Amino acid sequence: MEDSALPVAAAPARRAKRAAPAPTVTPAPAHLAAVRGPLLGWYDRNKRDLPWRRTKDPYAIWLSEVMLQQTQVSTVIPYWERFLTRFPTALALAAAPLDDVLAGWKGLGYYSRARNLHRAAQEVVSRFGGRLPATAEELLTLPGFGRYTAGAVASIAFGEEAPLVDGNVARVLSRLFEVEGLPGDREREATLWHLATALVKGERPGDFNQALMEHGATVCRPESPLCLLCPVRDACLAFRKGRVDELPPAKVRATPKKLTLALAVWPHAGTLLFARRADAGLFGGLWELPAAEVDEDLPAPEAATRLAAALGTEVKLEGALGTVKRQLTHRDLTLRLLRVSGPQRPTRTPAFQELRWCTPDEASALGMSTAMQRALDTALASGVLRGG
DNA sequence: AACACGTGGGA
DNA sequence: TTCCCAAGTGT
Repeated sequence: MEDSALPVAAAPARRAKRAAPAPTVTPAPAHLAAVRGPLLGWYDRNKRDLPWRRTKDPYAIWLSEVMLQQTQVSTVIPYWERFLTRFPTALALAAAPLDDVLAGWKGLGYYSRARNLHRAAQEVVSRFGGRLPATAEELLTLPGFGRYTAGAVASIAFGEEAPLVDGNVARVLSRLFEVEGLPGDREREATLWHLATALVKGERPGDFNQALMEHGATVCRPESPLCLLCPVRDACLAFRKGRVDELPPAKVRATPKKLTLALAVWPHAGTLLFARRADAGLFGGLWELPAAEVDEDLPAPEAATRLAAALGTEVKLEGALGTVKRQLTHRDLTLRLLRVSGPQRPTRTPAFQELRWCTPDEASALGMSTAMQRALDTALASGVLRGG
């Protein structure tokens, strides 16, 4: 292909009312063909052998897509297999208690995914007779299905020519078609979806979408992309212009906010007190050592008073058991372990959905965040249950 | 339309 | 150690 046939034509300049955003890009058919075929062929030869690529079960594929949201493949694999054994069908998932579902999700993060998955399974049963609908449009009406997941399930499980754009695809298309703009930019998103829509039309849409993502994950990587191995290098505008390293621009990240929680470590007869968090927000619906948000350097006695208020009962501070720190994407989390006791053991309070006294064994079966798991491990290591 | 929402791995 | 992320969705 000659340079004169440069495979992108800028659309007629859009009359932007305010800003002057990046022009919308209309891919020429020749450019589409120069990407589509080679990428699909490359995928056939180089795709990784991932467990969800061995099934045609829409439910299993759906599950993989939800677990893969913002989560790396290697992390997901064991979760996917375990979860599928425990909840083999949408019907089984819909019938399971949410607590069990959250326990199956324990440690995976972004727990609202599990909650939405569970709700969606129930809707699949009530609205669609237990079978996942086959179009992106219908899938989009279910909880936890955004534009990406709807396109992924529709194309991979049902063969619909439905586009998808995830982080990988955004990066690949930004480079191939020299799409400008920062992540999150409206115009940029529209252009990427426009390109993805044009590209996916044709044979094997599900495989093509996966090829796009696989290529982004393994070759067209964020750092040090392997352009020498790239099957679509000749069609890549960023490569031609030496702009691979500057596309797409890195996203700006907000500095994490500090969050300090005082945790009640309340031993009694071989058990500790646990509480279930509110459904919304951080670690929603998960179990924890009863927690109260406190100022960073609130003295322990006052922190214990906060816990007493949250538990709705008198509490005696027996000592501090140390601190656990966790870095979340948007939170700088500090967990302060306070050993407490009290004249009456609470069983229900307004601050928590539910309270429960559990042995370490029973606690291990609860849906709990990794952060809280670390705090619990620290508490147990201190010997609270051995009278130490 | 920003912002909230987790985690483990790699540089 | 510290930083950056990786197959997004909901509000």
